[in-house]
Amino acid sequence: MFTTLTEENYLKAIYHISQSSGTDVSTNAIAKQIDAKASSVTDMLKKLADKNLITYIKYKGVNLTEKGRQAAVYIIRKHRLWEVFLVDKLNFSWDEVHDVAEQLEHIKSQKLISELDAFLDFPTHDPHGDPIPDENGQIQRTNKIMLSQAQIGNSYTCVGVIDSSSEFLKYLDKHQIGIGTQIQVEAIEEFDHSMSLKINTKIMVMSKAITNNIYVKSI
Amino acid sequence: MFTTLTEENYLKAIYHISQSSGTDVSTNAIAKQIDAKASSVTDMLKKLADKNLITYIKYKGVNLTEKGRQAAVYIIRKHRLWEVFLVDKLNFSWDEVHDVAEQLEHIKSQKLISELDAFLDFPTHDPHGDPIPDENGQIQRTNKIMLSQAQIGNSYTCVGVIDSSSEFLKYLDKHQIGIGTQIQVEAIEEFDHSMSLKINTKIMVMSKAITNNIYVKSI
DNA sequence: CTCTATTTTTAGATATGTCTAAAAATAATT
DNA sequence: AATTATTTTTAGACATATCTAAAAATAGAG
Ligand SMILES: [Mn+2]
Ligand SMILES: [Mn+2]
Ligand SMILES: [Mn+2]
Ligand SMILES: [Mn+2]
Repeated sequence: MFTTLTEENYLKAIYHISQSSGTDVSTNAIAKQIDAKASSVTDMLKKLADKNLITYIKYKGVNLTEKGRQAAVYIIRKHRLWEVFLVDKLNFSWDEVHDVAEQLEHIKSQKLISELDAFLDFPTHDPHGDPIPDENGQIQRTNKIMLSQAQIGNSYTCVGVIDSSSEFLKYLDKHQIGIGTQIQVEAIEEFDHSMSLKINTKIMVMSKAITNNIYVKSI
Repeated sequence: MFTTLTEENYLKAIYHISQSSGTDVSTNAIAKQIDAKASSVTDMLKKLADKNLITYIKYKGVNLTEKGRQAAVYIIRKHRLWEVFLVDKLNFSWDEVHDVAEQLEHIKSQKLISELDAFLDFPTHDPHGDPIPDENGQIQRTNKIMLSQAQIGNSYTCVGVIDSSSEFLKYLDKHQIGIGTQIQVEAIEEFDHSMSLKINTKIMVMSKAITNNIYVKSI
């Protein structure tokens, strides 16, 4: 069935919130994500429930149906493929792609996406290290951890970011940190959990606000 | 100033109609092109006039302002660049691109279009032979004629089509006619203006309905 | 030049998606 | 358990873009 751009943005928001929270998704949480008022969200939830994209019980929060999950994941697939296109082919940097991908993800054409996927050589991850769902909506989960959870003495590779705002990504660029960068934990300050890290042969200190937003994998 | 997707489609329609008619653009002509009722068009014309994108005098038809023309031409530039992308990079055939380009033309990002232009190696024409406006809104005009205007005995190259519907383009594909195909006029039937043409060493007959929709250039 | 046909505009209605303000339900405190 | 605070929903309004039906203006015929 046909979904509008607005409905798609709600589905995606619900998907992302339920991924990070695990529980039922609240009206207020959606309102915050979408940047709309709770009353507007309630209206939309009724519409999505009518279309069998979510299960909605008044005052109890919502969950995606299988149909809704498929729809949400397909939008995310499109978003991330376009981000790869922008970075790999059109010289965008990873902090410039989000807003454009936010528009491109709503373009409707099966062939466009399958051809784009092939043209990009079937990428598995977007420029921020997020996995790209396959054409069946399956998502490759890797055993990454937050840098803040890393152990002293161990070595890691940066495999992703949580905050993909332009500000944060520019901070990483400034310190020459990107997907694939090697990070070794030299010390952890007990008081504020800031970390001394060896990155590109230099030692630098990162606050927990930073290390909470970087995904790494043990080498 | 900000233009909505709907406003952009109206601007493009007005541009195309005024190109082919030369005169003021009527409400009914727009209604037909947009596939909407005349009353809806009138509503939109007021809105476009308020935004100084058209000059509108009740009952007298409309014309694009310079600002409106720039906006229309930029949409057309985007449309045609995306068509080139779809054919050159994503294996679309020339009869499959229009509907997708119709959506992609509304994506808002200066950088996206300038980078796409460079990525495609600054194409001058789209897959249907239509010129791509440059970043300043200038359009390269070539001295092409309709095949129906061609002279007996002369040789031509196909440089474009007027009707770019899937049906017509598939007809051309079937007879192996495309941009660049050589066409020699063997005879013209007085009665119905059908033409005998030598194409790819074979002789074929085309009705005026066909020859009116093919642009050619003298060799 | 007058009457008719066509085109265009207005008036009023509908659908989507949003908002504010008020009411209802749920959660948290004392 | 009762009261207060927060969350969620409803009610009513507004903006965009569309429609049908009716009125007004223009164009065309005789
Ligand atoms: Mn993104
Ligand atoms: Mn991303
Ligand atoms: Mn369009
Ligand atoms: Mn075209």
